[in-house]
Amino acid sequence: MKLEVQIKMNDTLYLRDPEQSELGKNIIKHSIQLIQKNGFESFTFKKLAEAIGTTEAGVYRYFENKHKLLVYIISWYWGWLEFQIEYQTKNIQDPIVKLKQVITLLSTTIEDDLMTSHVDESLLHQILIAEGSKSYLTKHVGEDNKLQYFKPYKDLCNTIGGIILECNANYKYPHSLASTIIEVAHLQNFFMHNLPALTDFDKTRQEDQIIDFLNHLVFSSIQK
Amino acid sequence: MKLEVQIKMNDTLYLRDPEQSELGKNIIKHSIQLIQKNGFESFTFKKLAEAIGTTEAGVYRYFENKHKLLVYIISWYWGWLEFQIEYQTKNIQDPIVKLKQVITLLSTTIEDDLMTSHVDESLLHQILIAEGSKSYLTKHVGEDNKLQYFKPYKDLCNTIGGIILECNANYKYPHSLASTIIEVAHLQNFFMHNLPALTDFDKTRQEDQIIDFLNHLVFSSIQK
DNA sequence: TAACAAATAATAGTATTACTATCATTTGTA
DNA sequence: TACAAATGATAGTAATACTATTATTTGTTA
Repeated sequence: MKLEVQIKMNDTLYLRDPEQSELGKNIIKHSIQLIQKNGFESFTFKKLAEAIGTTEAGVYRYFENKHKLLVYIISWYWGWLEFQIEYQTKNIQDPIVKLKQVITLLSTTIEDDLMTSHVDESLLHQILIAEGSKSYLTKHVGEDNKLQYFKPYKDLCNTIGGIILECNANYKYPHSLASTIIEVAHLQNFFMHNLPALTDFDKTRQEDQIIDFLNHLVFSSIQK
Repeated sequence: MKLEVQIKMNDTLYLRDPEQSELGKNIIKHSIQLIQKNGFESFTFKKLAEAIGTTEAGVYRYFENKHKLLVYIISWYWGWLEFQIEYQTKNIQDPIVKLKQVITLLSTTIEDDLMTSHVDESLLHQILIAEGSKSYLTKHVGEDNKLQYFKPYKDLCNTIGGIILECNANYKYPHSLASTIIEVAHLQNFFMHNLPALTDFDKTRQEDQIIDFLNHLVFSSIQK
């Protein structure tokens, strides 16, 4: 028996549910590969169709446009991360240990977990680092927000904000700190690899330093 | 007599120096207006040319493509901010007061300062918040970096990193903290206005809360 | 197993974008 | 006045981001 994790998705993101067919799963799988490899700007439905062996029109039957597809896979990732956090912290009592575990999960590229056959989580993590902010840095963020496209991200922020409050119930900015942790984990990773002068990290010790930087930042500010 | 501040620009960013002609200055001025108004994605050289009253080809004589134009105006902003920081902190002895002043400058939309007639700094600040990260979140960030496109940003990080070290010479991550302050100031501003559930701010008190959040974050971590 | 709908494939077509090229005209300066 | 540099006007191309139509395959159900 094979365990499969299903992440519940907002059904206004797609025209036809990609989880429900082979073609749909291929669209997700190859989108992740192509966006990670060539970046979101050069990603087109035509190239995607060629990679899968279908036609452009075939892809358009699943997603209205490439932006919604990006939001879809990013939402998927937030949902998956929420599940990971729940799973990996459920037996931890101490909220400080819990929050440290969350920081580690956010900063580390996790191996493809095989519970979601058509999604490679490590590629998705790379996409989040390089393209994540493009999902909301648009002029239509307001409408997208009304359609609940960012609910998984907000839920994650709430979860992390809750753990922050467990550590210190008087901390004033739990949501801002949560979104800061998430974004800074990704940004410092991008800078370390691409614009290292904006960091103090060397590539040899990799993500450990980002975790140390974030732990120091977060715990000095909530324990003060 | 009119005082004019000149920001020194990397001359591989343009084909013809936009500071040296009326058309060039118009390109900068209207780019800033159009990008701020409609976002970078929907910004085209054709629309820009129409706004100015010139032709597409006319714009292409100044900039190879819209990405380089974006990098140009963003570099200009970093250079201008560096100047502002220098100017507004030069008589401050206490590095803590200095760093607080920097955080305020980064978090606040400053009035158009009239010393740079063709650039509206408050619009530019808005562009930085919504489009700033798009200047480096590309697949060609490596080549762009080799061409020194991000030098003004790095210089700014070094300046701020230096002030951080003045506050605490033993702090391990001055550059990462500097880039974090810059990015978080912009991100939290964007979230406050567009995805408020990711913050703890209400729009009435505006930027004060971002400043308070950042001050708390930064000073607890460097004074610990 | 025929019959039917749903999904997919194949093909074509459109408006817009991101350019490049050419040539005529204006403008600033030696 | 004359000459080069900058600008304006126009045209053209390949790629992108779609939409539409029709044919074919596949899966289900009477």
